[in-house]
Amino acid sequence: MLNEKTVSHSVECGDCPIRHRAVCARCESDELERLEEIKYYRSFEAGQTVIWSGDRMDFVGSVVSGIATLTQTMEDGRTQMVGLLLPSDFVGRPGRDGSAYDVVATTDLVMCCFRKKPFEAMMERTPHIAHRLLEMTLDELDAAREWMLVLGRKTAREKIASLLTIIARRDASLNLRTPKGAMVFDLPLTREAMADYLGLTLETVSRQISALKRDGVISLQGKRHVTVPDFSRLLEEAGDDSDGGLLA
Amino acid sequence: MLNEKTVSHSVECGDCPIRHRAVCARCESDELERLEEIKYYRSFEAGQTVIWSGDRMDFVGSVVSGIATLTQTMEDGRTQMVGLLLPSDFVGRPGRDGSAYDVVATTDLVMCCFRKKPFEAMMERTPHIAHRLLEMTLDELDAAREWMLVLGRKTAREKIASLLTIIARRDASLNLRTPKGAMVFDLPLTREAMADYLGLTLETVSRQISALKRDGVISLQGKRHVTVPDFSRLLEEAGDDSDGGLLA
DNA sequence: TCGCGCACTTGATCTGGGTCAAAGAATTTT
DNA sequence: AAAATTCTTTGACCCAGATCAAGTGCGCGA
Repeated sequence: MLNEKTVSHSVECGDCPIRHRAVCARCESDELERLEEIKYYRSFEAGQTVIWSGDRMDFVGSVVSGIATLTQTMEDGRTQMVGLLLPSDFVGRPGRDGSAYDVVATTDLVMCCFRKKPFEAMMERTPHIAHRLLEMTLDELDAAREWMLVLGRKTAREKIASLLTIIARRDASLNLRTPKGAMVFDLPLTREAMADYLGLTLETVSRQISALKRDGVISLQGKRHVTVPDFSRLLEEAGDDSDGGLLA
Repeated sequence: MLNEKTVSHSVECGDCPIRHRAVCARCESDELERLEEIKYYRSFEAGQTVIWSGDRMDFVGSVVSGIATLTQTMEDGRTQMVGLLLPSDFVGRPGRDGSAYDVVATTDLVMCCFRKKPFEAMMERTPHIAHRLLEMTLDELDAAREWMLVLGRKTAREKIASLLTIIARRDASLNLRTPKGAMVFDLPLTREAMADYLGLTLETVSRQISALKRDGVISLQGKRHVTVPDFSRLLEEAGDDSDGGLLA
């Protein structure tokens, strides 16, 4: 249900998710026109930094394709990923000047941006946009809090399983399902990036992935291509009984 | 007169923080009137549960006095606190039916509530409210992500120092400062609640507090009353160089 | 085709924080 | 005032995951 609302509709709408995510839900054509006028695209290569923490950020936008990460870094170099931006995710905080995090492209990345000033002006005139952004921000808040449970209380194995669960779900609608219902997807992150997301070291990530493979919870083709023969088994490993409405 | 965005203003406004936090910033008197009509108060005793995760939640509101916590619990009983609600903090998600978390009063608690339906109707009519809520939600999101760094990458000692930092800051305006600039405050949480917030056990919390005391970073009068002789020292211990603009 | 670099795996060892256990201190109940 | 309950501290030991250290395997440019 989440999927049909976002993905399929945004495809109908065109190639730019912001239309749907921020506006389309209840859009009128003149609003779309106005957004169209202040819209532009930016491309980044894998590994490139979109914006550094603390830098002035004069745009908001959303991911069209590729993957970006939000990370925080301590002075001594310890880093924690605080968000994973997949296609259609929104970036930027209306009403704030600077970025609170480093935003880095982990794959080649295309973003659809709006200069912040005109976007905010439009928000003033168009209440639907503020409502849509509020809804999206509440979603992100839920996700962040969910992740606090993962970081604070789950074991390394559960953390890995939780991450795989999220990745599998996030683009479930795009993924192939084998006849028997197995799920197949590619890991969009290096072991190190996974470690930064999970509050682990890359060695522990590697070991736990090996363990899940050994125990038949997943199988790997190459380093990144994952097959999950039984998704509910993976959910169990994640310590999470709910299936999020994905299975039915 | 109802246009200043300060703490003292919310006091001028009356005894109910929601006025300020959600509306007062740019309110007009008829909006206040309408809010007044759908407003009511609820009181809870220390330890009482305000609402269980998953339960239908037909109100939004804010804390007037006392402290509440948001927690998530796994089936096996592991719990993680995902939010700490202090006076003036907002609770509830416009547009959502159920609570995502257990909300528990850790002290005697008074909340100012609005039935959700009329509140949402008012949001539709009054764009300022949606803007204010968006701003507040973005603040909460920042806080949650900041906490992800604490949970994922900080040591037990740093975690304790980080929590003390937050508590000291949160009500800095209300706190006494001794002539020499020391900060004094009461811990509003048990050791167990602190552990749940920090992803630790209560034993580790106790040990690290003892260690900070031994090392002169803090001193305790009784179990709960804390004196911080040098706040920048505490910030250092938290692994956080910024002073958040508090010292000047 | 070689060799270099990067992402990943695996092993050996160490340690921070968890677990289990006992006992103080502060409050409330009887 | 004694007893019970709840919160906290402290000690002894253990283990999950970190750290340190080799390797493996694959892609890519020369």
